Amino acid sequence: MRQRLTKEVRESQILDAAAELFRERRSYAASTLEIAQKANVVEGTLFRYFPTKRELLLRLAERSYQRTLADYDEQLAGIKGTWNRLRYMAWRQLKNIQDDPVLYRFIHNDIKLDPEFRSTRIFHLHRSFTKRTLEIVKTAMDTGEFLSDIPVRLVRDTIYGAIDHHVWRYVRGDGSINIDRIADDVTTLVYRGLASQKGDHKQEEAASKIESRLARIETKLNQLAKASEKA
Amino acid sequence: MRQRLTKEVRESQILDAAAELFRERRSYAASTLEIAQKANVVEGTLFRYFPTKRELLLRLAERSYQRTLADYDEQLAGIKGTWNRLRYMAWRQLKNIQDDPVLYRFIHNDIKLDPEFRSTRIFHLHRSFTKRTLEIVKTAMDTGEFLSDIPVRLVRDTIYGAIDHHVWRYVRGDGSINIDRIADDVTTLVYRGLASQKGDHKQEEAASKIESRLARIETKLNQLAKASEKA
Amino acid sequence: MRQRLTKEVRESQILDAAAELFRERRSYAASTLEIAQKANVVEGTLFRYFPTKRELLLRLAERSYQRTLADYDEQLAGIKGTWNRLRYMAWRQLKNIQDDPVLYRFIHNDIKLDPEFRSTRIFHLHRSFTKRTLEIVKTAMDTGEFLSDIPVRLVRDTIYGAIDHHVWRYVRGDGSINIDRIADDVTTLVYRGLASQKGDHKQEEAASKIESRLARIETKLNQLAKASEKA
Amino acid sequence: MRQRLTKEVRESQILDAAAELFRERRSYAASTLEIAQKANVVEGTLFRYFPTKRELLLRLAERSYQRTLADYDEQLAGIKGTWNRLRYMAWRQLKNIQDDPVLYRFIHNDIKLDPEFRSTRIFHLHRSFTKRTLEIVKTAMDTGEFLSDIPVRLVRDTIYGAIDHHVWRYVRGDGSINIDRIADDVTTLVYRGLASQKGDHKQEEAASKIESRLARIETKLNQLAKASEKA
DNA sequence: GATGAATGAGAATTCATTCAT
DNA sequence: GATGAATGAATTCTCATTCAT
Repeated sequence: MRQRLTKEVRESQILDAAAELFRERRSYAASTLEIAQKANVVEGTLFRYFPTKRELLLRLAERSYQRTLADYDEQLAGIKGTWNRLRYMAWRQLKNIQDDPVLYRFIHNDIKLDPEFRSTRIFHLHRSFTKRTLEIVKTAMDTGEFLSDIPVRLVRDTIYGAIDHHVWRYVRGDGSINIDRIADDVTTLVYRGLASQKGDHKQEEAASKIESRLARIETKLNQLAKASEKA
Repeated sequence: MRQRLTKEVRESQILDAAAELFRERRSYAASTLEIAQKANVVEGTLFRYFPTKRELLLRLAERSYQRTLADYDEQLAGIKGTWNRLRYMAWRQLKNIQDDPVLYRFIHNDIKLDPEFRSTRIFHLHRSFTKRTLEIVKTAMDTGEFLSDIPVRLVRDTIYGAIDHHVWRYVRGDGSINIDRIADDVTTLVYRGLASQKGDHKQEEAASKIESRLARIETKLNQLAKASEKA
Repeated sequence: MRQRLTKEVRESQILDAAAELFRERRSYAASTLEIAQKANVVEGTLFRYFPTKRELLLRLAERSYQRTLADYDEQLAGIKGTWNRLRYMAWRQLKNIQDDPVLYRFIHNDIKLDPEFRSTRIFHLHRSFTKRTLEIVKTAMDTGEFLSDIPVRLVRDTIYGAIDHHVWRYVRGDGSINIDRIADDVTTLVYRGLASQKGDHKQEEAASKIESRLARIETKLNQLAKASEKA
Repeated sequence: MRQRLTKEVRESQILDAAAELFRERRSYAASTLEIAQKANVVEGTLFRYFPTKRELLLRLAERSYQRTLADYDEQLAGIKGTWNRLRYMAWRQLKNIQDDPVLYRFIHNDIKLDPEFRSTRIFHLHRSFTKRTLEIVKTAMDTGEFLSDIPVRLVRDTIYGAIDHHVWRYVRGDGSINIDRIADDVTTLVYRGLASQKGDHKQEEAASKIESRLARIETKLNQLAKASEKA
């Protein structure tokens, strides 16, 4: 049964089939034959729309990011306060995972490990996705609400990493998750870990000064060591 | 050319070959043929030592855990204070990743996703590995040093998850990592996020950081001194 | 050189190739590579048409049964008399063996020994094939033409077994067979072995009575023995 | 553990191990490694005693024939009358199958199909095994007890073929067999099929059947008596 | 005489991709 | 523009046999 459809519709249909297949079997290991059958097209047709199987999968991931990003800033605009905003970011990620755990796995375990990752479209979408989190943290640091002694990237990685590890069992197909509860806890843990304190300024300051002086010494020393190794 | 070695030596050799191969290509995707060639044996020999390819890989992972666990508790016994103990746990994990990033990937992305994971020997090794972290956190909660409002498992997942995400680029083969710095930051973030009283741990933390930085400086200096003696 | 044929034609071609190969070497031991080469396709193509090698062989056997069964009842309908009908059954089997001795071997020595045999399609085809023989014998017993003291299944097995053993050398590749002669002899031997006699009723009757009384005693005794074992 | 044994003992040990292995798994598909392990020797040792795996299996079959043939003629000498003698031949074959169905399968499906079969020692052993049956039939024909219109070889094949087909299910691992009953029925069917005068053998047959049934009853009774003594 | 580690030639099966129709 | 039959290289695993020690 030969159906003529527009390029976009057919492409969408194939991607939907793949997504459905992945969800069903809780795994992104599927052959092109299986994807084609699920999409009610023949195998050759797949390669008319996507040059390689990998490209198809990448498009699938992209589409997911695009959908998430669409209504993203809008929602965030309505949320005030650092804790609340961070909590939204955590919750959004949890929601994505819950909705499509296999796709999340695919991005995390496969795409992101590709040596070419940083030159894919996905990388940029991913970046603009986590950029918001970085900005929220940075803003809180600038206003003094947060201490500045932890690198913002590490803060971001802590949030996403905590979520990632915590939902592992669920992603593997074991048990269920309470995404609201997890979002609360992760946010609170990180928030409190960064919140600045009014009281003990002096000690902190003194320690910080010694710290940064030592850091400079260490850096110098490392450079020296490297240089003498080469020689 | 037929070489005869004892069972143990040959088994070790095969595992070493696999490990080396993984390190070289920064990926655990290798065929049995490739592993055999690297080990200078024919493919059939592999299967005299390991019933399946998967079993070979599992043995590789196990061996790594066993090596790590060997001197583990001993080291931890010498470390006092919650911050320091947590910092050690984080650092150990970072060290493992740095030493063998691909094996870490394999455990994380493949073994742990296996539906049978919970009934493998690896699972139990893994468990006894992370159990210490849970205990440190629990103890701190019991003594009142930590607030008890965050589930201990989430705390553990936050530590390992933060590390995991943060070293991702390195694991993929991009750039390098400073495991001391990361251990410090992750520990501090989590510690502060749980500490019941702001201030008292600050001193511990500040002193420890200065302490470890000085230790590194001293080590480096000694190396430098030795090197310049030779020259 | 890529040849495009319809599914049906190619499937037939592969089965024909396998059949031809078996006939040539008088053995059903052939690798998928050999079958593929004989069929002028690559090995992979085989597995587009049959999920496993075994499935291919089963299809081959099935096809043979289906061809035989097609014109079966029709022919039998035109044959009158127990001896003639039994003779046709024997002859038909001999003809099948002569036409494709290796396939017959395969069914007998391989398929029928599979523990799953009774749940294959082949089993049912086979059953409907030998059912006719059972019916002919049963009918003759009911009308009194045959004695009823031999189980019908044993009669059937005697006919097919006799043929099987007698054509062994031919199947192995030694010599030739005269299927008409064999059909005659087997039929006569079995027919006479079952034909009832008018004359000596009395002795037969007397012996039968003692026989059946002893049979009942033996059965009882066995039950008793079994029961006392349990206790 | 290196044991020095005489050639004969070690050879026997290996053959016993193979026999035991076949019986256990109801199949003669076993690797040389498995046979070696079962025999508590290393693989290399197998090849010191048998040039090839096939030779080992052939020796196994030979040994079985030799054992059967040992007390064979002696037993047969004590049995009088054509029906009884034929019945003994059938029963002996059934007994062999019952005792070692897998070995029987191996001889039937593998050895006998080998193109070289007729030049193996097995062939001659097999021949001298079935020769008795041929002789019994021939003698009966010569004395006029049997009609001569059926070739003796076909008669022999009918007996062995009937048995073969009838026990097939048992050999496959399904159900059990009553070898006395089968021996009776096969013998009677063939005997009556050949007898020149209806009636005279009837008595022999009837008496024999009653005889053997009574023998079985007596055996059972003795067992029962013994069992009840213990209790 | 025995050992047992190692061989190496297959075996069945998978699957992304191509290309004749 | 679509089809879907065919490709072919790669993959894991088996096992009878050899031969250095």
